[in-house]
Amino acid sequence: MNIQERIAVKLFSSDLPTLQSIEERYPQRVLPADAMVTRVAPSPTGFMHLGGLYAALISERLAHQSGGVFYIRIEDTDKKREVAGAAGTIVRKLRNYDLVIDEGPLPSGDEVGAYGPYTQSKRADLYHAHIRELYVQGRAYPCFCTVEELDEMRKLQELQRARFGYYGQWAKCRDRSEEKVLELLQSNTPYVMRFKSMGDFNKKITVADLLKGRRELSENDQDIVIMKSDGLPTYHFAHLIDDHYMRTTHIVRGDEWFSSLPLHLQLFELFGWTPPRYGHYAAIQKMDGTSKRKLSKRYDAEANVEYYTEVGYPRVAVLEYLLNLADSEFEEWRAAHQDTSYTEYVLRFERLASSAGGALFDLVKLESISKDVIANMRAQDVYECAVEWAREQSTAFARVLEDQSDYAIQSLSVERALDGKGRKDIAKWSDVPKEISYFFEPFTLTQDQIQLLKGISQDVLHGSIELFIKTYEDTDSKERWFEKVKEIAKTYGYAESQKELKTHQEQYKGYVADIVKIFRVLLTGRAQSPDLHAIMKVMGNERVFRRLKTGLDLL
RNA sequence: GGCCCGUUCGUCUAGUGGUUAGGACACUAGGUUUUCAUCCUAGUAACGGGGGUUCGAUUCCCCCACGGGCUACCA
Repeated sequence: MNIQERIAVKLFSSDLPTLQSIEERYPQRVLPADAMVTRVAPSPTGFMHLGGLYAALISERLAHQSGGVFYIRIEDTDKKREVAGAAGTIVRKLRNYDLVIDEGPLPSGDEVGAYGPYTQSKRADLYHAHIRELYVQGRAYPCFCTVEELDEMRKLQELQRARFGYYGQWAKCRDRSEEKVLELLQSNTPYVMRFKSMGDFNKKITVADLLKGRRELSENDQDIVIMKSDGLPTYHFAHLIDDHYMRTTHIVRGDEWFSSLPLHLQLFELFGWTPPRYGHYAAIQKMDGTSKRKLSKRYDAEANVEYYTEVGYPRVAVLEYLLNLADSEFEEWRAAHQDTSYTEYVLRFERLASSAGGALFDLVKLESISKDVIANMRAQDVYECAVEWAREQSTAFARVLEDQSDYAIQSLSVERALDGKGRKDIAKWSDVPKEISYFFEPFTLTQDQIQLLKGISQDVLHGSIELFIKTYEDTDSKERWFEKVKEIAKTYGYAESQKELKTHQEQYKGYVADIVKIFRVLLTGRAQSPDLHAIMKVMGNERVFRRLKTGLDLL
């Protein structure tokens, strides 16, 4: 055994699969010619960033609109950051987000798909087999530099105004003698494996980014770490092996990866593989005082996808908002196709490209989209979503909804057509309690609420309520009912319309709206509400009269 | 420090070597409505700065400013 072989024995397990056997294990996918295979690759930190959902959404759309495959892969090579149980959590969140996921882990821990395992920590042999191949070709080497040594190197580079990093003359372990390497290995010195780059920083490569277009970047000359001292690969290396064998065709990822694209391309070339097409988008920004910054996991609640679930934005509203950021033409399409699912919209890279700039997150716009989404839902569906939300976030309210489900649905039907098209006053499920609370018992009027009626004389208050009780019939049509209210108004010196009041201001104390306000306050406790006639129909005679009579006593 | 990416109304953006620089959200006003929410109409509001190239530049080039990213045994 020569010295190189002796080193290899120390470095690699003897039963690694051959590259050829791996290729055979993961055959080319049988798909239409222009079908895309895309993925979302979260780390199991328990946190799902809005940007991650954005990338997932775009990737999912690209795959499925082209007849391709969309899968999840868990990137858990950083054991320091990993949170126990987080992989299941993130898979559950993604799978609950109405995205169709063809392959990958299930919340249970099982997985579907023939290209697995879909969790990187279970693929160590694959990575090691390829690192061994690089080593044999002289394109990888063990590095024994300690963290302290690397820190010092960095300081020196700073001092000398040199580019930071492990390259050229700075790459101390690159040309270590084999005797020394073997000696260090035999004394069990910790090491990492580095890629021996053949790049020249002064040479440029041209890349065709899916979103940015053609760009020039310097070749990579950094001897990047491909395997850490714990034996797990770094992202750079792992994603490459995985995306190749999982037969990924298109990768949409954050801008933070753009700088390492030359490295990734270099590695693909080395193995003789066709790289997937990459597209890089800028992170979603947020206003902080007067300056913009990246939406931050640490400081911004809305960076966490969980936030939207807790506050209760419909999932589809969040997705449509993100689609809007991705492709502004979607907005026009949505206006023209109000009753169609967003999945009918076809994303195009030319349009996606414009989103590469880094959009500022706009909660107001999300609310607007969300109101439209909810306004287009049937009362029954609004009810079901509200209950689903309340079960997690507000159990008392959930109980009310569930105990009186028919009544609750009725209350949500006010000014809502049977097939949808309703009021736009609910933007999120947490708005529902305050929108319909007055329908439910116990209902009591506070002094503040009674104060809403100040300015109307006692005579008018008592007289009109009594007259109302005497004449109201729940079978009355809206028109018939309103005729009656107008009569009451006239009886007490109020105009029957605003127009009439404006023309003969001096003859009236007010107009019919002031009279309706009396009933509105006594029935709902507020000065503004949806159509009062519709509300009364839902409440029913008994409740209406009881509230009016109770109110009468308080005035 | 080095290297990259970016910059059109408040926000998301469309767009072009000659446009009244368009739309959406937000905002303001008016109209409809029993209040509110809708709905309808109208309005305010933008090409970061400086140099070039050009008959002409928001559009092409250079510089600057500003914002963002990378520069880890994190992804």
